[in-house]
Parts: sequence; structure tokens; C-alpha cells
Amino acid sequence: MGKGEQTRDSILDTALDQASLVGLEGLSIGDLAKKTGLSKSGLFAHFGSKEALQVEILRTAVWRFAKIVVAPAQRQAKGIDRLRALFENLLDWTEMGGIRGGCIFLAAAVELDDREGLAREFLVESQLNWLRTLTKAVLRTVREGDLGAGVNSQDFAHEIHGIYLAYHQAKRLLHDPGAKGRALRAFETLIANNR
Amino acid sequence: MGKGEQTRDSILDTALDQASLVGLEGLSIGDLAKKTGLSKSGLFAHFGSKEALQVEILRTAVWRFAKIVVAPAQRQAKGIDRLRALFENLLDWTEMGGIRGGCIFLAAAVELDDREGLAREFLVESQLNWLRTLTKAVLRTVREGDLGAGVNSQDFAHEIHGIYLAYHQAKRLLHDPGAKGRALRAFETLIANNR
DNA sequence: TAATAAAACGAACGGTCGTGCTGTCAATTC
DNA sequence: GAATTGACAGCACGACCGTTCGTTTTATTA
Repeated sequence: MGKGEQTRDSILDTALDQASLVGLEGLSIGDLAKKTGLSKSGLFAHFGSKEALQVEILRTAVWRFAKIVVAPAQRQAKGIDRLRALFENLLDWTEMGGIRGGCIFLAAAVELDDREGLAREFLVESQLNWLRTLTKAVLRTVREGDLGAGVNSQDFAHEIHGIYLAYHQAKRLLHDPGAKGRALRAFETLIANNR
Repeated sequence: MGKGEQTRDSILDTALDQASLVGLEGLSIGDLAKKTGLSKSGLFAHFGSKEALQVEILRTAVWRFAKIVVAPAQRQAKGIDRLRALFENLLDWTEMGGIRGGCIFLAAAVELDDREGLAREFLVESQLNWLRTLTKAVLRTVREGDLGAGVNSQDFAHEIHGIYLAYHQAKRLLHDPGAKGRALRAFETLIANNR
């Protein structure tokens, strides 16, 4: 790995963390340069535009998400175990990934939903991809017999996603200590109601 | 109502809409002045600081939410009808309220969750208040016999909230035309599973 | 209608924003 | 070890940021 690539990666590490705190738009190149010990123009040259930087931040996040949430779950037996692993990994993925400001995909979702451009397009594709992964895991769980044959896998995936969203907000905005317990409970109830 | 108050209200109408599009921080006073036909300093004098303006925007949103979502539901019979009215009003409240950028409480939640200050405090109080309203409606539904006695009203309220969050994201980020149908289905399934 | 108070304006403040351009220094390649 | 490429710094740009000030216009009250 050449020098440039190395610097670029360390910029993106810092940028991801920072963007989770202040948002993709709120993030400033000057501030990021200060935090990484580079000059503003030196940092800027790595990406060429702020939008490109934002896309790369999202790409970094996707990569980390895959490593922390998806990959370990694939090592579980297909069916309910794998689905549960996906969900439980999801709950802690930002902490595991060293991201202080919470799930950047949720932050970006509300920040970009009215904008247009490459960052939005990349985010939409990522989210669709995640929902597909979740849906597929549900479908396999049905096939394994751990969920009833009448379960609509897509609806089910969205319900799991909703539990995550509520959990995330309760934890990060309301500082609700019961958030995680409630999320786990909601997940198990959802499973139990659809056996 | 004096002239000042009148102007202030029309500023807040525009500001609420704009903040829903670009966020509470992304909103700029100069741009807002242009859109309302005022000078920057003239507008600024109404609030004294940007943070105060943000709080007033949230207050405006709360007021409108109460009028569109909560008040009509109170005219329904207590129990399942009222709970359902709350949920269904919730799904369309931003369109009904003439807010183009989606639910500002969700946008503000991810924007403010790492900040501190009056805006964050106001938002937390608002969200807790909404969850209490929802919880109370669930509790009454249990008492009316439309939900089983074993239902944990607080958990139940959070699950409804989660359905809303997933719906909102699917609609606004993914432009999923099936979002509303799925949300209504999820709600009814949740009710049916807890009778 | 005159006196008073409220509302809005215009200009300017110090800062920061994203983005160029030019030069220099260091790393890679021959 | 020289030549070439790439990484980064320094400086400047025009634009816009939130905020303050003193002044002028408009609305309210006596």
C-alpha cells in the first residue's frame, strides 16, 4: 500500500467518525484537515470534491458494516441462528466499529432524502442491499422451518429494520437504558409470533 | 395579533418547511430572510440567536403535530379506534401539515443526538411526550379489552414507533410505493397478535 | 395628529466554507 | 544515484455564515 493510499485510509477513518457526529454535510474539510494533521488542500486533493469525499465515507462505512455485522453472521448455521446473529450484531455495530456518533446510514438517510447526487444514490443502493440481505436471511429461516410458511419475508425484514430504528433513537436521543433489552424482546416476540 | 407576531408566525411557517428539507443546522438565516422577503437582520431580531430560532421551529412543529395527529384522534372512541386513528394520522402528518421534507422530529433526532443545548432538550421532551401519549392510548385499549391484558404498553408503543420509522425511511429515502401498505399491515398484524 | 414604541433595514464584523493554483519536498522507479 | 511521479503545503479566491450596530420606516397609542 503506497503512501497516498495509507493517508487516504486514515483520513476516511477520522472522517467516518466525524461524519457520524455532525453529519455528512456538517463535516468540514478544514476541520477534518486539522484533525488528521494535513493541510486543507492536501486533504482535498485526495478526493477532488466534498461530494466524492462523502461517497467514500459511506463506502468505508459499508465495508465496516459488512465486516462487523454480515460476515460473522455468515458463520452461523443458516436459519434462525443466522438471522438472530444478524440482528444482534446490528445493535452494537457502531460501537464495535469505533464510530462514536451512531449509525451513519440513519443519519445520512434523513440528511440525503431530499437531496440528489452521488451520495444519495450510493446510500440508497446500500440500504436496498442491506434489506435484501435481511430478506434473504428471513427466507432461509422459513425454509429451515424456524418460521411459518406464511411469513412474508420482505415485510418481516422491514419489521426487523423498524425495531432497529426505534432502538437506535431510544438509545442515542433519549439515552434510554432499557432500549437494548426492549429491542431484543421485540425481536424474539416477532419470531415467536410467526413460528 | 400585532404586526410582529404575524411576521414571526409566517417566518416560522417557512422555516419549518425549510428545516425539514435541509435540517435545523443546514438552515441558513440569510436564505430564510430571502424566502420571507425580510432583511437578514430584521428576521434575526425576532429570535436573537439561531439556537432560539431552532427551538421555535420545533415548537411550531409540535403544535402542528398536536393539531393534525393527536387532536382528531381524541374525537374517536377510546380503545382500538383511537389508537388506530393516532397511527394512521401519524403516517400522513407531514403532508397534511404542508411540510415538504418529511418528519422534522426524525431529522432533528439524528441531527441533535450528539449535540447539547436547548434545541436538543426541547426535542427530547417532545419525543418523550409523544411516546407517553402513545403508551397511554395502548393502555386504554387494553382496558377496553381490544388488546390482551398481558400487553406491555410501553413496549407496544415503541413497536408502533418502529413501524413508523421504517415506513418513513422507506417512503422518503427509497421512494418505496409499498411503504404505506406495509406499515398499515404491520400495525394490524401487531394488534391481531396481541388480542 | 403628535408622541411613542415596535419592526425592519443596510452595512459591516470576524470567521469559515469549498475549491483552485503554484510550488516544493518526498517517495517510487529506472 | 538520477529521473520521474505523486503527495502535500501555502496562499488566495469569492461566497456565505451568524451576529451586532445605528438608523429609518412603520405601526400603535394617547
